[in-house]
Amino acid sequence: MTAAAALFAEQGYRATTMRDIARELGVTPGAIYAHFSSKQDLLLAVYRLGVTMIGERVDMAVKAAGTPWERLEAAFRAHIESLVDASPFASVIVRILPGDAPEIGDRLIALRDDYEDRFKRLFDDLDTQRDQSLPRLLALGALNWVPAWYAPGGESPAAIAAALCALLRGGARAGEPAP
Amino acid sequence: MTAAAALFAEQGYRATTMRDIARELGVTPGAIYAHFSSKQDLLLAVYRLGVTMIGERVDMAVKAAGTPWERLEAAFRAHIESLVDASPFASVIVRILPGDAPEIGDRLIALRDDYEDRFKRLFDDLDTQRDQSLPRLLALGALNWVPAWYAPGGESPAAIAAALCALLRGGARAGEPAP
DNA sequence: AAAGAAAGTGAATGAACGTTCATTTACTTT
DNA sequence: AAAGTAAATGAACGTTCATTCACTTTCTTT
Repeated sequence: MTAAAALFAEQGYRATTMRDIARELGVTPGAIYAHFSSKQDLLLAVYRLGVTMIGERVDMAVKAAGTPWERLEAAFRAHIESLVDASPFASVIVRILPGDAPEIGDRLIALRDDYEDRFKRLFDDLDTQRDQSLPRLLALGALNWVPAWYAPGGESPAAIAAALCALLRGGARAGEPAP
Repeated sequence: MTAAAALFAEQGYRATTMRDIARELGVTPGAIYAHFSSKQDLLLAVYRLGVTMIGERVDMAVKAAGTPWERLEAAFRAHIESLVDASPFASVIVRILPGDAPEIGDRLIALRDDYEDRFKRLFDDLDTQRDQSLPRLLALGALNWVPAWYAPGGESPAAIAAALCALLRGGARAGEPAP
């Protein structure tokens, strides 16, 4: 599953062949079918594990943080770290679109919705009167696009999370003393 | 090219076959090769046209706007509209990743960089001292992720652009009178 | 009307795809 | 040691893929 996750995340679902995965493992393609009934089944298992892993990592980070804004920033940081660190499972969630495997698309959507519900709650806990669904969707988009430009030498996940949180709190004037 | 753009945007590059495109046009697959030397060549042409179209649309919107912040918001709105309206060319830019067609990946990256340079300039024109590269990357990510959750009945492109611009200007307190 | 170019056909190509299966290997349990 | 189970093999399957090509149709130019 690790090999499959890495290839799915790197090349996409359609571009990754069962032979690719088998070669990475040093086995024959047929061997995979002793563990997964189909390529879609393998993707579903990888996707499910990815959602579980990033979910637990975010939950743990949130639990360790104090105020609602700190909790949100911790969630951002954990989300980004999950996407850019060595473990490829979380990346699959962002890289594979439900339409890539139409027959299990509904289940992929449900899994991702389960994960993203966390952020709905985190935004609701902020003490702003305004409806937060648009900021939440924009923030999640900004987060999920990070792998497209992230470079190990550049801004750290913590710095990116802080910057996004600052935007939500105070816009371009972030860093100045809060009122 | 329109048929190819629609299918590339909807299903992705790998999942779209030359037969799909030919069927959509009511011709035989071989007929396409009278106009494009390969599938990659077709993608490149579609991508290039997509960049041109969204670029012109953004340029036009920017030109019609006044202050730097209004120009940025106009660019956001034009970008979103290009991604969600009926024309499928712009969507290709967001949907197809350079890794989908490795042999022309470099050229795809170059084309997208050319387009995104506009936003670099728009951010530079804002009268903030702070470095705007992180906000710019986050904002572009938020924009490019819009097609993942946009629904025709919901928030309009203009509303989404305004919300994102408000975040950059004033965070969660957006809508209150500016200082 | 003739000539030439452009566009499209229909059939074929080799390669690569997901998947299957009888058989063998390696390991665990008795 | 015997029996049973899980994992892996190696070869094949039917299908689909991008691409090619000799040939015909359609259009444009003279």
